[in-house]
Amino acid sequence: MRALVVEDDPVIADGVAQALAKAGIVVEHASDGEEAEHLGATEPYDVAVLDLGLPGRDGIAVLETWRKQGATFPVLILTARDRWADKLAGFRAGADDYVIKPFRLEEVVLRVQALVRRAAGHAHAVITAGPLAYDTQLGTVTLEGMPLKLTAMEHRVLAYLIHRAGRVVSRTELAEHVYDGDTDRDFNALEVIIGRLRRKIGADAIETERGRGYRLKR
Amino acid sequence: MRALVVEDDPVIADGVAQALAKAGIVVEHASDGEEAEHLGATEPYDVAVLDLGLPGRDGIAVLETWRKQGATFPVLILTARDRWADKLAGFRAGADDYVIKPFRLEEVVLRVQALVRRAAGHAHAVITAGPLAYDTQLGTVTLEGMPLKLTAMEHRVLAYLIHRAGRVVSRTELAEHVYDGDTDRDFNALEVIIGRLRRKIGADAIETERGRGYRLKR
DNA sequence: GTCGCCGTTCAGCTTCCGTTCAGGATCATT
DNA sequence: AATGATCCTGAACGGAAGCTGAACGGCGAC
Repeated sequence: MRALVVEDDPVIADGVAQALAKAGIVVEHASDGEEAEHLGATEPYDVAVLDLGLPGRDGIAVLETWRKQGATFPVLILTARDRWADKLAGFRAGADDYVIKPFRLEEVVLRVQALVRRAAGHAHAVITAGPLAYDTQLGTVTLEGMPLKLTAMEHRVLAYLIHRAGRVVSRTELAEHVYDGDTDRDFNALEVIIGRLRRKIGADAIETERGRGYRLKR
Repeated sequence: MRALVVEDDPVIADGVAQALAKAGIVVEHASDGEEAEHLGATEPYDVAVLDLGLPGRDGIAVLETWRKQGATFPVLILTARDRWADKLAGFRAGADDYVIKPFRLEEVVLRVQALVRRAAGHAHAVITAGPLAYDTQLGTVTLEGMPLKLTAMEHRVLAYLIHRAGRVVSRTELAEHVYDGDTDRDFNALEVIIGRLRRKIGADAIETERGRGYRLKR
C-alpha cells in the first residue's frame, strides 16, 4: 500500500506518516499544494491524506485537480475547520472521509485502512487467455482489447472455457456447466455454438481434442 | 439504491428513512438486532445505517455477523457513544464510516451517498457515463449538460445503471435494487421504464444483452 | 371532490438466437 | 484404401425474450 500525506505542519505530517508506516503503509509526503497536485496526478497511490489548511493553494482545489486528472484513489481530509460548508465542498470535490483536528493518530490510521480496504473491493478481476480477456465485473469479453459481441449462450460457453483455459474440457463437462439442470443434452447444439465462437475469436483459438473435448489456447 | 436502516428509536429511524427516501433511496427498516441480522444477510442492500445502541443484541455483533456471512455493502454506524473503544470495535468489525449523535440528517445522507458511490468504484461525487452525468448529492441527472426531467422510478433505475455503467445488469439485480423487498417483481414494468428512459436519453444509451440484462454505455 | 401524474398491467408484435437437421469433412483403425 | 465414428457447418425453424402503445388505477395536490 502506498499513501500520500499532504500536510504543511511538519509535526503533524511526521506523526501521521509514522503511524501509517507502523501499519505497513509506504508513505510519501508533500508539504505544499503544488507538489501535492503533481504527485497525486502522476503517481499511483492507494490513498491520500489531505490537509485543507495548506499555505497558498487550497486543499479543495488540489483535490479537484486530482479528480479532474482522473485520479481515483480515496481521499481522507484533515481539517481544523469544522464548518458545514467545508464538509460539503470536500465531499463534492470527491473526498471520501473527514477527520477534524485535533485527532487521534489511531483514528486516522483506522479510517485510512477502511478506505483502502473498501477501494480494494473493486479491483478488476480480469482473466486472460491468449488474446482474450474476460472481465468478471463488467461481464464482457474482449479480443485484443476489442469488446466482443456475444449471445448469452456463446458468452456462457466462452466464459467457462476461459476459466479452464489450457485444459481439455469434455462436452459433457461443458454441457453440465452451461445448461441448468435437466436439459436434454444433444452435443450438436454445443458444436454449433463452438463453431460460431470460432468465427468470432479465430478458428484456432479453440482446439478440438478428438474424442476428449475442447481446449481453449492459453 | 436500497438501504437498510437499523435503529430502535422510531423518531430517528423515521427521520433517517425519510431523508434517504427523499434522496431517491429505497429504505427498509429493522428495529432490533435479530431482524437486522436476518435482513442484512439475505437481502442485497447497497448500504446500511446501523445504530450501535440496540436493545438486546449489540450493533457490533450484528455487523460482525453480516461480514461473517459475506455481506459486502458499506456500513455507516450511528452512535451516541463517543468512546474510542466503540469506534475501534466498529472499524474492526468492518464498518466504513461513523456518525456521532446528535447528527444532522443531511450529514447522514451525504455520507451514505459517498459510501454508495465509493462502493461502486467512483471517486468523484459526479458520476459520468457517456453524455450522462449524475450528481450524487444533488440527485440530478444531466444529458450533455442539460438537466433531465425524470420520474421517481426512472431516476432510481438510471441512478443504479449509472453506478454500474459498463456492466451488464440483470433484470433481477435491477429489480432487487430499485424495489423494496415486499413488492412483486414483474420485469415488464422494468421494461416499460427502460423504454421511457431510452426515449429521454437516447435509444442506444442502454443496450440490451439478450438473456443477460441491460448495460448502460460508458 | 376532482384533476393530473405516474407506476403498472395487458396484449400484440418484432426480433433474435438456441436448437435441429442433413449433409459433408476429417480422423482413427484395420 | 475402406469403413465407421466423430466432428463441423450452412440453413431453417420455432419459441422465447424483449419492446411498445394504450389503458387502468392508485395516490397526492389543489
